[in-house]
Amino acid sequence: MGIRAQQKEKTRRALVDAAFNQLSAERSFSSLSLREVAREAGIAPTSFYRHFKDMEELGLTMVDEGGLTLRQLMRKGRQRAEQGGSVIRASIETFMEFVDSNPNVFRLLLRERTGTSAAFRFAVNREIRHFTDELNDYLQARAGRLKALSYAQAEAMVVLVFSSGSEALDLTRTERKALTERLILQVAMLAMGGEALQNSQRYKNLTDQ
Amino acid sequence: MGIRAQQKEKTRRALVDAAFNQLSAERSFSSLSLREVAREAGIAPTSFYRHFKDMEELGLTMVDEGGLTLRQLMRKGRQRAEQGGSVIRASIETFMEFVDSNPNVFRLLLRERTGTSAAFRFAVNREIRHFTDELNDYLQARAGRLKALSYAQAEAMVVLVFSSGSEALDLTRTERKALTERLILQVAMLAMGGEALQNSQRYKNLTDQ
DNA sequence: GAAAATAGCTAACAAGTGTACGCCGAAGAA
DNA sequence: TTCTTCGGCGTACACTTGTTAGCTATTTTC
Repeated sequence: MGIRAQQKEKTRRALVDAAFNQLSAERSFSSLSLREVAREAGIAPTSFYRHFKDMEELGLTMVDEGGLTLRQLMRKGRQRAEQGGSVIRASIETFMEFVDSNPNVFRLLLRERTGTSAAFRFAVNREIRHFTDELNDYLQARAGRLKALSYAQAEAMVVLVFSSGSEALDLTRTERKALTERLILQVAMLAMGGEALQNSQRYKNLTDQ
Repeated sequence: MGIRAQQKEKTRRALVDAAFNQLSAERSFSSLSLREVAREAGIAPTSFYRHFKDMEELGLTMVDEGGLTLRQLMRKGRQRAEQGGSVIRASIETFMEFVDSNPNVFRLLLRERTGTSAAFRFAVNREIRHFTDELNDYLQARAGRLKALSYAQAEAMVVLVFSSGSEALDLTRTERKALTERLILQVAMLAMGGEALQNSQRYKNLTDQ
């Protein structure tokens, strides 16, 4: 890579990092200004345009990056679980560790999911659907769940996990432990309920899958 | 009430209504400006201060009002259900009707729950806790759920309902119907799972309640 | 009826915003 | 070497924002 492209990449990173740094409990992405981000990145406001068309483009980049980080972490967590221990517990604990160590990344995903930009909402939901789909596959393959039930169950589980992550942001470490245990209990309810529902009369004679 | 206080109340309402009107999929409360709201309400920017200390105070008023609207509606829905039909289905359908006919109110609650103001987050969570508590009571009284399980179950149900409400905002009427059915399925899973968990060995010998 | 209170107004200010334009100097291509 | 490309900068412009200060007309109080 040429020395020029190298420098450009470096500045681009500085912009992304600057934006992530400015996020906090009191500061959402939509409240960031182009000038602030440029200032923190150490460049002139007008130079911003050499890298992104506008703030929205920067934000979408951040969502993609955040989603990737989360997915990679979860994959690692699942591998760690496969050599002994409950997959569900391991996944949940991995997720909570992610929230704990990347609060601003999680905050971005959480807020922009219901934010004012359709492009943002779409991008975040795409990231979340990755999880739902993976969990859906798992439920069908490993837990023998019927198709008519598995997606609903997977989606509900992901919703609960995200919601707990959101609550965790405002809690102390010990409170989080209790929250995690409750979450595991809730997910267990869904697992047992899915099983029970599948065995109930209503679903006995479904033929698909 | 004096003619003066009467006029004041009228203007105050105009401000609240103006703010609600400006909310939309593309516009969040935090993106509203004091001047815009005043303009739409038909008063000078500086007159805003005769009614609210700042935008935050207006916003908190709106959250309280929105929460009240929702609660009243749900109470009606429950009454309607008590004379025949499933309470769960009736409550969920009532909630979805609320989202459908007051999208901006729901959007406010949804977004400020994870917003940048701690006061807002607290206010919205207080509204949501009303539901969780009521459902918790119901689960203990009517479904005979153990205390150790009922709150977790109630909370999970409320989370699922809110999450589906959020999804519904972007959907067409027919898509919402499918979404509602899936939500009912998910809530049923939690109900059956709670029951199953309570009967399982782990909870057999709990003595409280 | 006189005095006090007050909802609303206009004017004004300092601060911050996004973005257009044009220049510069170093890197890359010929 | 010469020419082109391009990342970064400074200046500038037109807007919008929240908030202060002070005035006015009307209602309320005494």
